[in-house]
Amino acid sequence: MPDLTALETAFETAGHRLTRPRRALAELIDARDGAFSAADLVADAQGRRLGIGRATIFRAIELLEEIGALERIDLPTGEHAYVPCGPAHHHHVVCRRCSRSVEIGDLGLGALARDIARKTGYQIDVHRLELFGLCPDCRLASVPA
Amino acid sequence: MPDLTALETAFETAGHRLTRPRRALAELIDARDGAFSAADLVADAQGRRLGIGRATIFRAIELLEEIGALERIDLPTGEHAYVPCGPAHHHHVVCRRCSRSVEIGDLGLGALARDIARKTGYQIDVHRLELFGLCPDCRLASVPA
DNA sequence: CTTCAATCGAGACCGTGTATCACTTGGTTC
DNA sequence: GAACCAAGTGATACACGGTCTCGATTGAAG
Ligand SMILES: [Zn+2]
Ligand SMILES: [Zn+2]
Ligand SMILES: [Zn+2]
Ligand SMILES: [Zn+2]
Repeated sequence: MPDLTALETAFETAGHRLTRPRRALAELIDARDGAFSAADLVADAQGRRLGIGRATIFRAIELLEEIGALERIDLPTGEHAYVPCGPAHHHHVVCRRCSRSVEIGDLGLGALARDIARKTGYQIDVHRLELFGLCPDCRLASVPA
Repeated sequence: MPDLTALETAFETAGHRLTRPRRALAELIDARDGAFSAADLVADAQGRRLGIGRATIFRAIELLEEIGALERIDLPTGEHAYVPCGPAHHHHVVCRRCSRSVEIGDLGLGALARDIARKTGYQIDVHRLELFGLCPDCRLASVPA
């Protein structure tokens, strides 16, 4: 079974079955190239007349999130989006127009968190940093003059 | 009408009516002292037999958020919580057990965001940093031995 | 005290996400 | 490759956060 995509191998190496719906969803996600909502995937699947049930899509998202191949992003609007990524600690910069995103490393945030812990007395277990704006392409496109 | 709380004055100075439901909700929020969910407020209101409708509670939350007197926090579970705060740019550290939160300043994040913008080519408009852990009280309480 | 736009409460509604359950299937065993 | 069976699937009902509508109220201005 060659030519497994990153998401497909993620399923396998985590000890889960590589089923037809999961393969199809991995392909849909790859085709998106950026952050997407669950509704996006549902629409994609229905548009291509794959017979994939809604519940299956949510289950796949949940599973990929547990595996660490997908991460939930909380958009400024309050909606949830998901973005494919590796398991190492990192953060995301997301384009508010086309949803393409890039990962950035911790960039000293771990140290900052420790500093905050010292100052506030809180024991800090998790932190999340998300940045939103315009990717280079959309930035150019939005300044037509 | 002296003795207006911070939330009450926030309604007024933003040019909105200071109605009985809004006063009651401001009081409920103050009594909570920490982050809370919309469902929390609904339960509080019903518990005290105030005749406040659910829609009114959501509308008040939305309005306070627009005003800048309340901020939405995205808990690691994906649930939404709200925390009272001032309008200046800041971030929150939230206790995962009791929900008490403290504000922290930007702490060099603005500079970090500019740095990220330079490296990624993204134009960064908004960023959000949220930290979760245990407040001093809950930290002590969780280590009984 | 009037007046009326802002606000309210009730309830229908919508979208996201979960639970249930009978049916199917991937992967392993022989 | 046929048998096996736990993992997975799809249809559907459900739970829940949040919004919309609309007729009834009310804050606060004059
Ligand atoms: Zn873009
Ligand atoms: Zn980090
Ligand atoms: Zn605490
Ligand atoms: Zn900041």
